[in-house]
This record gives sequence, C-alpha cells and structure tokens, in this order.
Amino acid sequence: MMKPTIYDIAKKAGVSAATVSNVINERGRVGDKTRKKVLAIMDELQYRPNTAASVLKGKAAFTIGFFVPDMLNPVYMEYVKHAEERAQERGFSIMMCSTENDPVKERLQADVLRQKNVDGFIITSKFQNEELLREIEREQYPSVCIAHERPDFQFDSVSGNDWEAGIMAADYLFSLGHTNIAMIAEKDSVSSYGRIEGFKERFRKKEMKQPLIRYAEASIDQAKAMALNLLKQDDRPTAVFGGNDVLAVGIMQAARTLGLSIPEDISVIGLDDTFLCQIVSPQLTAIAMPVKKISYRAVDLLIEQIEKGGTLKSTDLFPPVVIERDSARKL
Amino acid sequence: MMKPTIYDIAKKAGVSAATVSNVINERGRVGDKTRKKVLAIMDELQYRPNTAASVLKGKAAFTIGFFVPDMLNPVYMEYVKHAEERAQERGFSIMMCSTENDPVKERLQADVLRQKNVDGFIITSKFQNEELLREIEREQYPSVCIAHERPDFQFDSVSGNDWEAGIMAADYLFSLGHTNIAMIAEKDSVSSYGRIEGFKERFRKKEMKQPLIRYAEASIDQAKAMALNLLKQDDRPTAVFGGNDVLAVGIMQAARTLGLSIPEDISVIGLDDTFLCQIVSPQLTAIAMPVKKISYRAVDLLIEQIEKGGTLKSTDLFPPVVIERDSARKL
DNA sequence: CTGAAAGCGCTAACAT
DNA sequence: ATGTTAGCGCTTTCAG
Repeated sequence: MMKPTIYDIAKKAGVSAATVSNVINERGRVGDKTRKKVLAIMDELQYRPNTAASVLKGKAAFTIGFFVPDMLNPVYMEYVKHAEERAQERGFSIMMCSTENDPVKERLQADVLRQKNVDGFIITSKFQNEELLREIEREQYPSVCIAHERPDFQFDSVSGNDWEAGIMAADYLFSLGHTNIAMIAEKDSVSSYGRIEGFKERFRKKEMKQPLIRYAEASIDQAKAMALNLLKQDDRPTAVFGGNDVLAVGIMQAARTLGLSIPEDISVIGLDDTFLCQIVSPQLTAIAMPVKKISYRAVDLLIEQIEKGGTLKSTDLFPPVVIERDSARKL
Repeated sequence: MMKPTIYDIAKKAGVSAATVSNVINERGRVGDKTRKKVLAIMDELQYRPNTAASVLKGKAAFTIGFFVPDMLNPVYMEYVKHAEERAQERGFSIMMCSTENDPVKERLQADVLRQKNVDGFIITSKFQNEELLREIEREQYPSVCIAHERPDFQFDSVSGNDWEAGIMAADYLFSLGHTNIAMIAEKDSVSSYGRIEGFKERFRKKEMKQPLIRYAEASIDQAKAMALNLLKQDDRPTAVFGGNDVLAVGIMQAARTLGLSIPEDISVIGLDDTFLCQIVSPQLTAIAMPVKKISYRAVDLLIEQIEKGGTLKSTDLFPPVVIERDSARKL
C-alpha cells in the first residue's frame, strides 16, 4: 500500500485534487462541509503532503542550511542547538553541515544544499571561500551570518558585540586591580579581531603599556602551549584573558601544570560563556555572549528574508555581559 | 537569469534532455564526444540537478534524519558530529532534529522528515513513542538505533557494549583496591540499564555486598545533588562510578564542595569518554565508548539499508576500553 | 547511440 | 464553491 497522494484523498472525498490542495493551503474558497470531509479523510489515511512536489512547484522547502566551521569549539554546537530549537518552533528543519574551514568543502556543501533546495543559509563563521560568498550575495540567496560581521558584503549579520566584549574584559580586570595582563587570542578569526581591538583600546585610553597578545588556534592544546610560554616569563602577568572559552581552558591547564593556582597566583577569564565555564574548576569567570538570543534572531531574520525575498542588510549587535565566577580575584 | 535546467543544457548541446540525464547518471550508452560536450556545457552553465525533481521521480534524497534526545549530554553532539562527517564522505546530508525526549515532538518531527523525503533515520536514544517506532518498523523505513538496542524491535542497532562497560568499571576499581564503591546512574535509559547490570554482576560474582546505586537525570546539577548526599554518609565510598561523563562531572563537583580532593580522598571514574574528561581537573579516568566508530558504522549501515531496501537486523556491539587519567588512584 | 513522451505529486490560473 | 488543465525538473521505458 503506497503512501496516499492528494489524488487518493480527492477520490475518496469525491472532490478534485485542487480542492484538497486548497484546504491544505487554506487558499481559495472551500465549502465548510467539504473542508471538514477532506480533513477527516486526510486524517484517516494519514496523508502527508510530499514536500518534493511542492518544492518543485516553487514553494519553500522549510529547511535551513547551517554551516559550522569546526566542532572543536563548543560554542558552535551551542549555536546549532539553539538554532534548531528556534527553527523547529517556526516550522523549519536544519541541515547541519560542517566545513572545517576548508574552502573546497564550503563550495561543495553549499552547492549540495542548494540542489536540495534549502531555503537559506546560516553561516557561523568566516567562509574562506570569498568567491562563494560573492556568488551567494549576487544571487540574493537568503543568508545570515552569525557572530561574524562582513561589512564588505551585503549580508545580514547578528553577533555579540566583540569589540565591547574586549573592552569589558579589560575594564573588569582593571577593576580588580590588574595591570600586568596578557591575552591569548584566536588566530584568523573576524570576531577575534574585534575582541582584540576592544581590549587594546582600553589600555590605550588609560595610557598603559599595551598588553601582551599571543595567538593560537581554538584548541585547548595550542592555547596551553602558548600560555605555558607566557607564564614562564620573568615578569609573569597577574591575569590572562582568553579570547574564547576554549582558549581560557587551555590557559587554566597551563597554569595548573606550572603549579600556579587559580585565582590565587593568577586570574583567568574567558569569553563566550559556553557550558565549559561551569565544568572547569574553579568555574570560569567570563564575558558572556548571548548565544541563544543570537541564534534565535538569526533564524528569525533568515525566515523573514525567505518569506519576503531578498536580503534585509541589518546588522544586529547584542551586548555582552560579565558573568563572575571563581577564576579571577581582586589583587 | 534562472537556474539552468536539464533542458537548457540539452538545447545548448543540441541533444535531448534524456541524453543529458543519461550522462549525469552514467546510464545507458552515450557517445564519447556527446558526453564530453554535455559535460562541458554543464560546467559552463554551472548546472546543478534539482534534487526535488529526482526525488519526486523516486530517487534518493541523500539525506538522513538524525534524532537526538537532548543536548545536555555532550555525547550526543559527538555522535552528530561524527555522523555528519561520515555522511558527508558518503555524499549524504544530515537533518538534525532534537526531540527533548518528548513523544509528541518525536511524532511531529518524524512526520516532517518523512514528508521531506529523508531516506532514513538514525535514532540516538530511546524514542518514548513506541507507536511511532512500531510504525517505522512496519513500513520498513530505513532506520538504525545508536547506543540503544531494542531487542523488541526489528531495528538495526549499533552501540558500545554497555554491559561490558559496567563490568570494566567494576573490575578497574577492584584492581585499584576499592571495595566500598557507589554508582550514580542515569534514570530511564536503556544504555544505563546495561551499564548498571554489568556493574552489579561483578559484585555478585565476587560475592561482595552490592554497590550503592543512585539515580539522576543526565545533568551535572542533579548528579551533584545525589553525590552530595552519598558522600555525606558515615561509611563514605572510596570510589564513585558515574554512569556517564556528565554524571561523573557532577560527582567531582560534589566532592569539591565537600572539600574532598580527587583522587586522594575519593576516586571517580566516568563512562563515554567525551571531551569533558579532558577539560575537568583532574582529568577524568573513564571507560571509553568508541563514539566515532559507532557513528560511522551507523551511517554506513543506514546507507546500506537505503541502497538495498529494508532492514538488515544486525546488532553491532563495540567493546569499550578504559582510558586512565588522573581521577582514580590505587588504594 | 539518441530522442519522444509520459508521469512522479502538487499548485495555480482559469473555467465553470 | 469546485473542477480542468498545464507544468515545475527530472527519469525512464520504448522507439528509432
């Protein structure tokens, strides 16, 4: 017994397929008893419209392509999680797609998803493939960038305010009396750049000597290695700012292997406020990015684009907030 | 300028659509120069076949529906991650879908995904909705269960050997000289049940008094609360086994708030070996489930079902292995 | 080796 | 208020 089609319903209800379609889509005028009858039969036969057919007719697929660069940093999983949650509420599904920051994969998967008629893209990090980005822009393919502004492109973007987060990190540490402060920042990342600039800005304003900044990939081990190096110096900083939580965890581990205790010997703070912060010990004080809000807004924006057609070119910036826990102390 | 269709290619190449279809699908006999010409034009016009159309014709959608129960336990994210990785290698995409262990959501989303013509399901935990499961079984909808055997259903399943993992946990702790051991186990979970039974089995075999077992949801806070209670007893255990890593982290936090140091005052071990183990301090000794292998195998099995049609009814069980780190010590 | 034609399930004018 | 019809882009016999 095959899955019932709209014709099976129509036949059984003694009406035409068009009428069934009309009741499904609540379009056109349909008599009240006709509607009820059709509805009853759909229910009885457990009818489910075939999305492929309506997509072929030009309707939406109610599916969003979601790109993540790498799963090493849990913040991306948190973005996916919340986006899926919101998408479900809005009647959309998420096709998840990890690109490993590889321009070839980006191109491949973007093509695959477009073949599959996903209605739009959410991009959680810088695509390496600028050509692809230009193409998406040109075709006005509905897309929004998360945590990753691209002033050079006509994309909607929604992020936490990285620059402000950098500032808050500096100010918070200053307020604790620290002056000899270092930062370990993520390499090659747009958001990282904002965070660094905000951070440095504050030192400049106070006419203090610029903080030491080291760069690492967003991996615990790399951060640990950089931090080890940093903390072995003669004039060891009293506080280290991790440009994201993963980096901060690496810093904590470095401190521990050097026998430095946190926060007594050294303060460390993170940025993002992923669940990592609550798992490490001591729990990590961090500048929190409103990840959930960002995801929700990105999904809503994208759906608006899909419904209205075309890009809105809005740039939403959410303010960060500091979450005090136990990894930083007053000097 | 619209996206080119197969007809555009056909016209420009001076052949029929059927021929173009043949070269795309490498079917039928096509002359060598015809093929080359068609290929060249496809490339030039950046032609991408529209999946909706071929799905409508009855071909595969190259898409897998992946159900996760909740994102609180990172092990599910690790399953998704690896499944997506493997799916991509095999030319499939993943539609991720979280069900929050809610039977209504399960039903809703399963219906949605079937409408969207996903080729099969991967289910990472017990569906609450048995009726749905029976339906999937009856329709022979390609499906495989991960980490979640259902002997009562005709589903393929691939898991780590939970029973053996429980045994290994007990044996490992015995080998360290512990005898007063407790376990905090996850409530209402099929895998948890196996883990518990294996664990108890070993005590029975040794004719020791049965271990204390407490139940909690897979959340750090709940585990912590249970552990707090457990560790305040007069006859405090010298080792606690967390039925999964999240639970183990909760136990560690409880120990810490009681001023007990790990592993000096108390040993704790986890199960799954998610990245949590490497983040906490001390790093967590754990029984490792081969999550990556499981995901890969599940994807491969599912694709085999999709290609061959119908279920295979195989039950793959991967052996766990203990990963020693720093959270347990010899008594 | 290649083409003509029918049809997958649904939608949207346009008729009635 | 409902039905007729054409067609979305592709695949697949079946002829030639």
